Amino acid sequence: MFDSDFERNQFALRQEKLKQIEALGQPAYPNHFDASHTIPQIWEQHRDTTAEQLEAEKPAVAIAGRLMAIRGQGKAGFAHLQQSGQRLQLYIRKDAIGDNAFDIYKLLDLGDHIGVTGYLFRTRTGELSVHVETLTFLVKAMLALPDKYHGLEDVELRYRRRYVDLFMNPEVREVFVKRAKLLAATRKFFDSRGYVEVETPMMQPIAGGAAARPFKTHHNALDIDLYLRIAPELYLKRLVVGGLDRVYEINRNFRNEGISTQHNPEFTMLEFYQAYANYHELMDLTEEFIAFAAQEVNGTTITRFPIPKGPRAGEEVEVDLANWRRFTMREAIRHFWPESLGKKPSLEVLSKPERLHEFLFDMDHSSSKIPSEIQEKRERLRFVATLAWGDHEGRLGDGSYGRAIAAIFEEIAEEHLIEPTIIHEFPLAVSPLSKQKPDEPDWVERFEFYIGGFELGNAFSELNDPAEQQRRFEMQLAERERGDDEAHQMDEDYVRALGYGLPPTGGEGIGIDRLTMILTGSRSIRDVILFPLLRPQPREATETEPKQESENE
RNA sequence: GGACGCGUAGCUCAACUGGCAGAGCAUUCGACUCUUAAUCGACAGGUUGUAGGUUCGAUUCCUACCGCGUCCA
Repeated sequence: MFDSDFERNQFALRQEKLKQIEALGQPAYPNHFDASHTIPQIWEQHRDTTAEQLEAEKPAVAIAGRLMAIRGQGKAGFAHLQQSGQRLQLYIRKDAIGDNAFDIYKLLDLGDHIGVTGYLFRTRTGELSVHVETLTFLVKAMLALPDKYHGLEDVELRYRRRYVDLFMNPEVREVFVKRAKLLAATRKFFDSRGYVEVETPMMQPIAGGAAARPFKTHHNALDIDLYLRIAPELYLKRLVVGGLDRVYEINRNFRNEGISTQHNPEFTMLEFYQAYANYHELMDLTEEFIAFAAQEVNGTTITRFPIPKGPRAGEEVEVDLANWRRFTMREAIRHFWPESLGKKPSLEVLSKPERLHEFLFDMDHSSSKIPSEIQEKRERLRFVATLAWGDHEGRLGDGSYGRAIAAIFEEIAEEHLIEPTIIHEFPLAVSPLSKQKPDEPDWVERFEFYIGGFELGNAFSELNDPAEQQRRFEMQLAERERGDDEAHQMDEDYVRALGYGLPPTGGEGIGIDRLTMILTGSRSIRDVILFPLLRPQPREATETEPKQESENE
């Protein structure tokens, strides 16, 4: 508990103060205070009430909160009481509250909770304040608050001790209030459209529905290994088979992968499925939902945020979440193809494996005078493409050039997708759960949407042909055999569910943390997660604990 | 996983080219009945992330490790 002897001594000192408070007739840990108002309510009602009005009415109030500032003045003093992130000034005079209460007042420390009664007035400087008449001690802060001016700035400490961060930094509180508003807005949006909110297993015998490594756990009574889910997808579609035509779930997914400003191992995902809808309808619904959410959370669809990654990382941008553009993946590659790379690939080139392969390896035959950074860019492009192709020699793989297309898209286009953008038509090879396009079987009815240069959502017309699903799972198993431990696992029961008939269905997942980042202007996903995953701090031995017995080797 | 950066008092930060580890806030004591980063006076608070190395001497230079951050994968 203690960081130092300093803190230990302070704790002891404050326990002594608690005893003195009890000696003065107030309990050290009371369990109740009758407040007439919250501090935000007082501000709401009296923000504009004049000093004269207050002087005439002397509105009686009883409020409680945490002491965030104390300014002594001898036999009087000012203090700021904070509740729900808002502060109200108290004016405490010995002649108004009496000797006993004033003695208690002098035993107060920053961070203590108190309740007061009194009446509202304005000070000479015009600040709305409570002229205190009674003072009730509520609880003592046994540890010192951070610097009252700078607050708690150390990023690591802010995450580890979020409870301190929350009361010291009002903007942090605001982020999480907005996050709650986003969740409420999401439920409002989907409930009003006839969706049923459901909860599906987070512990699953087969972690399916996404390409990711799962966390493993164990159930003792059943003696089986279970996985923390990487997506609710396959369960939600089982529900659509069961006749819940419109379902949504908001809950945590867990992916056993790296941590970054856009990734936390546990994150909150919204997934929704709508029977008899396809991905085109979901595109419209997505645009509507994001604009609605922004309006509910911020009162406007305009939002400002720092770009989380890419060459412009950190740059503050302003976008309108009601203003969308759409490209197919192939169009996006062409649209964002840098001039410096020379002639852009035609749609036909992007649609045929042999032509794409040819294109990539012919790129620099034109000139020997090409600047090195462009050569590098081309090399890089070839590298990501061939890597995806599964062949470093640059030979054509087994037809999964779709992976190469997806890699080229990420390399060329993703960083430009700052404005809200929908990218549709994905390669089959990277989409094992999506329905094929009727006219182009190598491509599927899928889209992702991007804001700020990173992906926020993923949607598709759901594959509902059980035989084809079986085949796709088998393809994934083959990938797994080749060493891709993120490839999807076979889920026989899911295939069986499809066997009973999944109606034509559109489904979508939206990253709630990432959307919160965009709506609150947060730079890191850790700023929108109350307790982001950090490595535990090593326990330091303290003299109060018995020393660990040395182990016998 | 890689590159770069950071780690000094409870909090926020200094410390020149390697030369006695400092300030503000908070704490403690004292003064003060309209202050607001209140003010004034006094006291106290440190294994400079950890372990090693170089050196007469290391917060400073080197190595490893730990933690965090940013970018990249």
